[in-house]
Amino acid sequence: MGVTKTQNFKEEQNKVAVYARVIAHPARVAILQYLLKQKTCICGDLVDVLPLAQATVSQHLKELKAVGLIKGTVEGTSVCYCIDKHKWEEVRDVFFNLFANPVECQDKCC
Amino acid sequence: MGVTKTQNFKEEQNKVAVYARVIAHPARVAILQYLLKQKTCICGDLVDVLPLAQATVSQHLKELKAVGLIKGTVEGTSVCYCIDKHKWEEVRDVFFNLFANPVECQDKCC
DNA sequence: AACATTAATCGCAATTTTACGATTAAGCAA
DNA sequence: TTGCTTAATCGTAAAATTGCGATTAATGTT
Repeated sequence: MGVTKTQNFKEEQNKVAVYARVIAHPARVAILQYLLKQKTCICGDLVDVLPLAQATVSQHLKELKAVGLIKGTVEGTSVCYCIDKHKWEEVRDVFFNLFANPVECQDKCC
Repeated sequence: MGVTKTQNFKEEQNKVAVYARVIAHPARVAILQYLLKQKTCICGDLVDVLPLAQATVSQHLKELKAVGLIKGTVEGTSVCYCIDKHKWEEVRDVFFNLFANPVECQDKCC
């Protein structure tokens, strides 16, 4: 139990789920928004911005990295993070594609 | 812990997270896609379509209902589900708004 | 009333997620 | 080298999620 039966669903459904999952936490949304706001790379002042401990922030960054939404390059003692433009647009398109479907139910119950 | 520190984040960040969370499972994505595909209301044949037990499907439906993305009306012994058009568009807009941000990092590290 | 059908809920187990202190690793500075 | 700074990783605890069998509730059928 507690295991999502991934293999029983279509690849696209799993893709949506994986991408949704990674932004399904306010801290990760905050990280993405912060990186978007900064037009330039920022070098790890995320810990100061977020209301979380350093270890926790690092863990969230790891998840965003795992999906490929952000990348980090070592810059001296600190690490410079930024959004991967290509992946960002891919994730965007996956959501756009899902929500492109119009809701058209004509029954009396809706 | 295991507790998301919701109160420490901005309302919009939590909103994105909540909406993302509800579609962060392939079964719920499948449910939404199925309801979108059916132009009319369907009356609970979701259990036949999904590779999950009735109790599990019911639980996923409950979560989608809790967020307001779907509604169910009792129709005899079965229940007729459909997507809430208004909420669907609100959720869509929340994602559109997030991904409307362009990625513009000019640093050498990106 | 007795029975059948359908979906929600309960109770439980396994797994995953979130969070953080402590430690480690890597690079820079004196 | 020694010390400092920064970020990743480890270990652990608490909570949430996923899944399902069993039960319950509601409605329709005979």
